[in-house]
Order: sequence, then structure tokens, then C-alpha cells
Amino acid sequence: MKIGELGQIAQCTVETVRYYEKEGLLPQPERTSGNFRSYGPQHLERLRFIRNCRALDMTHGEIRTLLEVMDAPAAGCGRVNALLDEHIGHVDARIAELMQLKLQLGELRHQCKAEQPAAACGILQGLVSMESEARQERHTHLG
Amino acid sequence: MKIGELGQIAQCTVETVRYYEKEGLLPQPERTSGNFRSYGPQHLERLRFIRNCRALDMTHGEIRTLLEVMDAPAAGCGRVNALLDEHIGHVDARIAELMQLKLQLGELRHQCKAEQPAAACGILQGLVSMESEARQERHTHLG
DNA sequence: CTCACACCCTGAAGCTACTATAGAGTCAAG
DNA sequence: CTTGACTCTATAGTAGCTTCAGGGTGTGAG
Repeated sequence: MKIGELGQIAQCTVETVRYYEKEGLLPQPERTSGNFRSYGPQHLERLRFIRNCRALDMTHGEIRTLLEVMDAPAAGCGRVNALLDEHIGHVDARIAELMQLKLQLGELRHQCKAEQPAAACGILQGLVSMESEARQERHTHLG
Repeated sequence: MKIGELGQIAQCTVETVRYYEKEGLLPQPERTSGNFRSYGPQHLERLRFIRNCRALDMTHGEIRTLLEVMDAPAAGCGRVNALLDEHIGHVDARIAELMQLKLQLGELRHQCKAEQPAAACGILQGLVSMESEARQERHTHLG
């Protein structure tokens, strides 16, 4: 099948497919006489795998690790388990950060009840005078 | 004061300060005879404002909007209130996404209890066969 | 046969918010 | 007069794509 069909089935754009190829996540497929990429079912499976990992917000690095394990089916899957545990930790950490953020934002929002001249707006005043503690180091790749 | 001092007080690097200037968030300061940037208290206040907004995960675009309102103190602050509400919506949406993600990851994690050959690993199998529903459009800039 | 049109190709640039690096200049103290 | 801390500019790199420019391929209609 050609790249457009592959992308459609795997729910991503052709540009993304080509990008994964350039990144080495997806192997280079055969080409037709007209130089079009020609994919088989094994490419689709691998692309699905990658998209599923991405849907779980894994990085390309994490995905690469998983693919390496997959490509050595006789080796142990310990790295997979460890990677998933770590990734779940990332998600937990980010959720906690965002909950904290939400609290702060809610507080700030209450500083201004209704539209008024900007000079008197409690939100803007709050943003000027806030003391944001030094942001701790990130323990997650989630933005 | 010079850029190093400014950065230290506002808890950011000198590179970040110069970057904000290039982005137009921070006005260009006077220069000393030796071409060093020379900042006054109004620069510090504005930089603090920016850093506080960033600590709340606002984008430069959002911050630019807030700064525009601040620079027209007689105009209404309706846009500020709306922007904050929207931003809180972003945070809520991202939290919901991540909670869903965590559920999926937890389920996946249980597919493999202990290390075993990769070919038999339930996690890898799950990642191949998962049907990730087409990712809905992002309603948030939060990663 | 030729034309339009949908699809494909490559390579490079753009996006966000920085961070890092190279190579050079400024300035105060010893 | 030299050392060292600081500053300057310009450029490239980060992640994971998206968008664009400028072309080539293949198919159905007229």
C-alpha cells in the first residue's frame, strides 16, 4: 500500500510517517518504479505500535527502547516493565503539578469579580506581586 | 542594574532575559557606554510579571495579551478575565487527559507481571493491539 | 492523446520556549 | 598589566511534528 493509505489506517498524516522513517522508528520500505513508498502489513503493525505509544505520550526515545526489545523477542522484557513504571511516574508527577497550578489559578481568578479598568484589576495586580517559588526541576518530559 | 543581577532577582538566566527582549516581551533597555544592558525597576517588575505568568504555564501569546492590557490601564480588563478562564480550562482539560492516560497505562502495566521473553510480554502485545481512538484535537497548549 | 487532478517525492523552514556554544569585548581588582 | 567575572552577538540545538516550495506520478474524462 502507498503512504496515504497507511497513514489513513494508522490515523496519522503522511508527513508524520515520513518523519518516523527519517527518525529511524519505521524501516525504509520498498519503492515502486515511480519511487513511491510501498508498505506491507508489518509496516502497518509497527506504525500502529508507534502511534499507540505516542497516544500514551511516550517520547521517541522511549519508543525506540521498546522497539529494540521487540526486535529481540528472545531477550527479557525487564526494560519494558521498568520503562512503563517510570513513564507512569512521569504522568503522576505532571498531574500533581497541574493540580497545584489549578489551585493557584483559581485563587488568582477570584481577585477580579467583574470587568473594570485594567489598572484596578486584581488579576493583573496578583500577577505583578506573586512570589513564584523557584520552579523545581522537571521529573517528566510531559510539558 | 546589569542583566546578571536582573536575572538573579527574577529567578531566570541572562539568556532567558535576552530571549524575552528579542521576543518583544521585555522592552529594550538603555545601554551603558560599554554596550551593556542597563535595567531599571520597571524592567524588573515586567520581568517578574512574565516569570509569574510562565510559572502558571501561560504561553508567550497569552502573556503578550496580558501585557497589552496592562499597558492600557484605562481600558477594561475583560480580556484578562476571559484569558484566565480559558487558561484554567486548558489546565482542566490536560488533567482529564492525563488521568485517562494513567488509567490506560495502569491497565497495560498489569499485562506483564514479571520479566519474561519479550515475545511473551503482555505489555508489548498490548501496545501492538491497542486501538487508540483517534486522538481528539488539543484544546490545550499544555504538554 | 491530452488534460486535470489527486496523490507522491525531497529538502528546508517554522513552531514553542528556551538552552548551549563560540568567539569576542568590558571592567574592576590585584 | 593581567586575571577573572561578567557581558555582547550570532548561531544551532532541543521534541515532534507541520507547512511550504517546487517538482514528479498515475488515473479517469473528454
